[in-house]
Amino acid sequence: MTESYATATPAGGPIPGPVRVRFAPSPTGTLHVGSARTALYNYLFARHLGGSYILRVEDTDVARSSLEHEQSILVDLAWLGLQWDEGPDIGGDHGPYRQSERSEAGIYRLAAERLLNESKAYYCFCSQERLEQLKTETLARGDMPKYDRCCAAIPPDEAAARVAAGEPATIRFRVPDTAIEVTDIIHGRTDFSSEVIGDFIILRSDGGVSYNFAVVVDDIAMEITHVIRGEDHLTNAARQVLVFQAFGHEPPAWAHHSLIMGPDGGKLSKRHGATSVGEFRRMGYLPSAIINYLALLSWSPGGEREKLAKEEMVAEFELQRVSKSPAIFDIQKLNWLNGLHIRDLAREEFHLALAPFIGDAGSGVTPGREGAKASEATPGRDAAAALGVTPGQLAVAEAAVQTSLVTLADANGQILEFFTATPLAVSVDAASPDEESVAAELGEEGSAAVLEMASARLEELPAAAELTAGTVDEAVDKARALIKQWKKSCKEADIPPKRLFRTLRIALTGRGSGPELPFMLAGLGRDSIRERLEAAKPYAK
RNA sequence: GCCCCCAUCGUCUAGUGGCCUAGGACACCGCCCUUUCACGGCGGCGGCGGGGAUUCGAAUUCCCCUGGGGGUACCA
Repeated sequence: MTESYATATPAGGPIPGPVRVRFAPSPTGTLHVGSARTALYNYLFARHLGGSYILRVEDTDVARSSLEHEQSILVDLAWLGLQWDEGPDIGGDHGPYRQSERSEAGIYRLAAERLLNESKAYYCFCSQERLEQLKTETLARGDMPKYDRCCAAIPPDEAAARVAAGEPATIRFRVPDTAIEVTDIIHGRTDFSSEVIGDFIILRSDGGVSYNFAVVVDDIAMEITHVIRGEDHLTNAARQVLVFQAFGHEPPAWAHHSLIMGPDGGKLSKRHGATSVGEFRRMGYLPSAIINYLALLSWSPGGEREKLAKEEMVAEFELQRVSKSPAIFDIQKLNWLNGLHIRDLAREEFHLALAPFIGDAGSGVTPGREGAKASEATPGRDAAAALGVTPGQLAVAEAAVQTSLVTLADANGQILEFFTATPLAVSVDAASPDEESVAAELGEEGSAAVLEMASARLEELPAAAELTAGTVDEAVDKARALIKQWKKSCKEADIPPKRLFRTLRIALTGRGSGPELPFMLAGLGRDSIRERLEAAKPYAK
């Protein structure tokens, strides 16, 4: 009921047919989180209304565009789960979906000629030097730079003759003297005067189409009903409304969302840290967390929920609930959400998501949250083998760290430590101040008794070879039960529970902190535990 | 310079004239749980940029200022 915009033009007239939106990236770089958010809003809007979400590649800037960039953008988009209904790779009824191909097909040339014939456009023979000078002069005078219509009055016959003779020319749009109204779903109505808009170029002298023209021609051809994009395009909308009118076509409904800023309030850029989706992927962020976070930057669902799955966002997304003000990218909140999404993963999903980050991918390094080297993943490698443990052991370690991760990349260090934490004997000899104080704790009264007690019942724990991914819970439960019994025995022997836990942890790992003890006991394996316990005995009291 | 947009805790936001001594979340700080860390629970800190106007009553409407952002290309 609040979705009347779906079936109505800004003016109130009905838009025939279903909702069609497009995400139109320019393949001049990798997918930026800001663009990803635009894609996300388009996706959510279309899915919410059962419409179509189209991917159109705006590669008319030949010098800066590349197929490699296009590829990586498609990969990142798909990785985020924002699958499109029509696009350059899968086709559709309104193709081609690459502007370079549309240009080759003569689509823009033809459209420009139509305007030429109707006198809504004209050839311009001004040199770039003259244009440059004109701009400088206008700026010096304190006015808005704007083409002076030097060539607007050239008779069409004469112009055509000059073009035929080979004189380089651009085609300019003849901006009518009129008030322009842009009605935006997010912003409401904005008025522009065509006075501030100069006759802009629609076809370059090299035959290439320019942005403001290509967009309109394509949006008409592709039957786009809603244009959802960044606010940096708001003033472009004024120009584009004019072109729509020149073609006698009703403009689509507009929705210009705010831009993402860096922590210092400036436009989000590399100096603020990671900005591309690919970087976040390599740092160990989950796609579900990224789109959740991106959606929340500007949009909020009705209630007070923060963690949302894609399906929930689709069900509730509404453009009128998108905020008008710019949003600052806050990595802390992304971190928080990423942790929540990681904890939501089923064991198997988690294992799969983790694979590229375990073993070789980061061996030797424990990437910190901040300065994480965006190490390239090596998914082909078998993670357990790389660590020298059984798949079952790895499964236990994964289960142990799942609740404490911020990013997937953090797992490598934690899992590595799970298996390779320096046992006490070595630790004491190394005697770094930190380890020394931990080792000293082993001298506490009762530790010897604890070690004896533990050694005596190790058979109740699974051996490393017996563990499988499917028996993780079983193994951990066994360890829990055993600990419970040890606890009981300690009580009888008048040994405080704390002594039990501390002694075992230190004997097993040489550290004062780490994963929960039941997981350590289950994952390390019977033999390894026995060895470490024995090694600790000489130091216990 | 000119045009356009925006303005609630440090950050993301709820809030569309009285329900607001402004709600939630991240971060931060305490406490609890706990062998540690994390998770979880409880509590705290903290905000309507400034000035006018309309109104019985304004975070909510209007104007001005200030601040921030965007645009001003033969880039998109």
